[in-house]
Amino acid sequence: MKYFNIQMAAQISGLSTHTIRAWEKRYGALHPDRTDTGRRQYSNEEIERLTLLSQLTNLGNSIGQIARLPDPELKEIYEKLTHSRESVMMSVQHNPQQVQINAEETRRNLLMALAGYKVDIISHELNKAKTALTPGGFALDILVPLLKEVEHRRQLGTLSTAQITALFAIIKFHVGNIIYGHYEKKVKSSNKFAIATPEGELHLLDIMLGALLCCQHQMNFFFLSSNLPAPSISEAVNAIETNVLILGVSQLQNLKTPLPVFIEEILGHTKNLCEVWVVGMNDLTRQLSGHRSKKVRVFASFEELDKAMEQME
Amino acid sequence: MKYFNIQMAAQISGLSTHTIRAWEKRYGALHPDRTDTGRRQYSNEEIERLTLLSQLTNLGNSIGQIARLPDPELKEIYEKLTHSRESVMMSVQHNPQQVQINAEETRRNLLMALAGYKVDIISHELNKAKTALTPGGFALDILVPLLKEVEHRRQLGTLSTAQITALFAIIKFHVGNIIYGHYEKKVKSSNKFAIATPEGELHLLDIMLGALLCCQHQMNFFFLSSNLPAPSISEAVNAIETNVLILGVSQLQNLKTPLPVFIEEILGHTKNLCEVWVVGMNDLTRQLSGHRSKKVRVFASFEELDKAMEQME
DNA sequence: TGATCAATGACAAGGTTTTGTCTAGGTTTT
DNA sequence: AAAACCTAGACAAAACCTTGTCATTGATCA
Repeated sequence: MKYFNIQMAAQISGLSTHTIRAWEKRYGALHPDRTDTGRRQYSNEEIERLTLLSQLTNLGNSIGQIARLPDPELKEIYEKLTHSRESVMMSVQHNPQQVQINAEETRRNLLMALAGYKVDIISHELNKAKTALTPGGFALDILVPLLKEVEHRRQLGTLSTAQITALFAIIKFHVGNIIYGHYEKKVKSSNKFAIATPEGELHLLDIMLGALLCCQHQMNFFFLSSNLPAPSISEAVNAIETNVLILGVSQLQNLKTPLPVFIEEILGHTKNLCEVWVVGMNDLTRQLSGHRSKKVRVFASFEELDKAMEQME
Repeated sequence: MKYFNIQMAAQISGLSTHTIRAWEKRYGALHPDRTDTGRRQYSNEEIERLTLLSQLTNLGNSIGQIARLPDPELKEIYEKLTHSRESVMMSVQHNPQQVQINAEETRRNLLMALAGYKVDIISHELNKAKTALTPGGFALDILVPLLKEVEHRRQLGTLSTAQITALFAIIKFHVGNIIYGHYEKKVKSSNKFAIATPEGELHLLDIMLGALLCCQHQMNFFFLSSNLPAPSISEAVNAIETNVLILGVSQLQNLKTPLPVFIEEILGHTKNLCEVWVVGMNDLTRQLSGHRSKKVRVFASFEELDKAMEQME
């Protein structure tokens, strides 16, 4: 029986108050209670419904067609659009032509937009993908192939540093959006992850992918950020009592300390830490094959990391 | 059992004594004990309730609707609001509302929340400000003074590095939300800006403020991100045919190349570039006064940058 | 191809309610 | 006696309400 005013409804749902009133009047999307003097009062459920409608329209549904659907159906549609890893975005109801947007097309759009410096399209496309896909799907089906292709084109000289940093900035923003949003969801696993990169390794994106996978598998994780010296990491790991540390490394030669030494240093100063997982865009299994210990696992790809997490559930 | 008088209650909760009395009289928000002569006496619980009500109204709730709710429900609402950043942040869109906020009060709230490590409050407060204000207002009235105060407190030692990085991360997130949301909007001006920082200068926040001003004046801009070498910048500038380049610089000594050399290098390799604008949190006009060329403008503050853009419209 | 039309988000005008602040006049505390 | 508190009432700004309009967009149709 909690009641919010229209301003809060707008803040939470991300709509404007104008739009909320218009949706009510034009499409009967909601019928909030009124005070004696005619002011709208929204319950928790109604705010939830508004948010849902907002997200669905963002995904391309027209408000006129979904405004009058009952809550359960809205949720169902949202589930369909959201919970598919290999996603097919389809429009709803009486709209016969199903707009199919798949991961490959999204990636192609992104690369074309990047080539033409069309930042607006990049952002829009990423936003659509991240809402339509699960975090894991977003990471594995969009970002990983995209980043590989970008790296490839960088080496060919087809993409400039400026283009790539601009792209990375946008990606980081959208991924950050997902990661921050994850904190309040319920977590299944009892394992606790910490995610970081060693000092010298600046690639934030690699570990953001790792964080997305943690979101996917509803793991409890703490995102430590990049370029951290060993003492900082072990301190943090002790403080938040994590049992697994994910280290993002893409190039060994950048590191200040050789990776095996770095890892030993961390393991020597932590209590509960059971395992250290090393992962990155580049496959480091060969280069690190000589240094394996029981506590260290090196993953050849993010797909493998994904599988490993799946098994932990 | 300790009792507080109304002045203490006002001080702790951040309300005025007038307001507290009005809330009691009009909405029956509280029923404090009275002395024999009719003076209000507040218990710990009542002060807590008052503070809670104050925070909730600050977040946008109307006092009339929540004043009579019992304590547990108030707490529940508070939890919901501060713990569901997700819904607020998920929407990549900026909708200026008719809701008005007080810039100074917002900054005060932010600094208080930062001192108490209340990350969720910081995020919510920033979100409110960014929805209530235009991008330029958000930059100039909230962020610039806030960052100056933060820098001041950092030097005094009142704020730790951890607090500041946490704050910056949240600010970056919300500014990113505005910037990348703005890309989807239409632009007025025919001028095209590119925004970057030179290699060695990592301060992303400075140029984000510049980008906010571009949003404000509906300029066409490309956000190149930070830490870029001259060739990359000139390449991008040529590719997207910008006529103005905004360089964010806050400290000259960090740069790999002296700034005048860096700028000449860019100007020497670009075609359409008419002007290079240098701006940052620190006033560099004096330090760069010797190197001025016709094409280079150094701004003493973001306010000046704002004015310059206004004149271009 | 160009004209037309429905859908939709944004906004303006004009009126009502809500709410923070202030004033005035009296009482209590210091 | 000054400062702080009390009540009651007044006020103006903020927020909300409704109705109507406008610009854009995408689809349909001549």
